[in-house]
Amino acid sequence: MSNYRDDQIKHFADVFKALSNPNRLRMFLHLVTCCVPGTVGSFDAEAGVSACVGDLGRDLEIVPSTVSHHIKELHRAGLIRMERRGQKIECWVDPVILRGLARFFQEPLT
Amino acid sequence: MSNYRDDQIKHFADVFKALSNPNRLRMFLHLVTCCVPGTVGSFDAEAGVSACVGDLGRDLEIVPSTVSHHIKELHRAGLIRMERRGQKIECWVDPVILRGLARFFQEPLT
DNA sequence: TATTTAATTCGAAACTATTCGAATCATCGA
DNA sequence: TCGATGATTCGAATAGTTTCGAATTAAATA
Repeated sequence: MSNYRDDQIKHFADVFKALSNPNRLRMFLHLVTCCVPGTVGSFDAEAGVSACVGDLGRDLEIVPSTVSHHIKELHRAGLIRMERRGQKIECWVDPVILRGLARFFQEPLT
Repeated sequence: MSNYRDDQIKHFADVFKALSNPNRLRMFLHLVTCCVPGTVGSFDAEAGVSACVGDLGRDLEIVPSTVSHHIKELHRAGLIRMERRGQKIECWVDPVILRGLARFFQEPLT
């Protein structure tokens, strides 16, 4: 943890910025909950486990344009993946991202 | 991870906000590096392992008023502890905080 | 007590984030 | 092709962040 390079610092600062807004963190956690192990195709919209932009807005009571903005931020920070499926755009969290973040805080203690 | 309460969400969002500025993240990592296991009294200023406000500014090339501001933010978010020792104010990271953050990202994978 | 060193507070300038509604674009199904 | 549904973009209002230098407060020491 001691010798993080400048661009690594910036990257993680950017990730934490994406998680620093309560609505975005709520969205991220919602995606983690409903989509892990969330690789492409693992979610099942028919069974009710969906994670499209509209569902996020309904579940968390955020208007579509705001959801869209926050989704873009989470995606830009590399925290979520997106894929259009017809009219809807499905979102999910790559578990690799979660492991990387856990390790960030674990390393100095090991 | 699924059922975080609203105040928990807000708390973690606040923690991530504190880590979302590159300079603050740099300061935090610097403290983690030099002060773990960093409980009160475990740091040794005489041996060169110091973490006072001034040292942080010198090491990371940030002016005192800015360091002070960022330290306050990290402290407010509960990420660091502070204690005056004469003229200097020593800062350190409580390992419990690091474990809590690691667990935040680990839970959904276990 | 006067000086030095350490840290904070304050005010200001520039910049960035949050949120919304209206307008627009994309896709599906009748 | 037209209407409905899902999502994005845009513009704007409001609020918050980052950083600095100057002034101030706190503590040690000569």
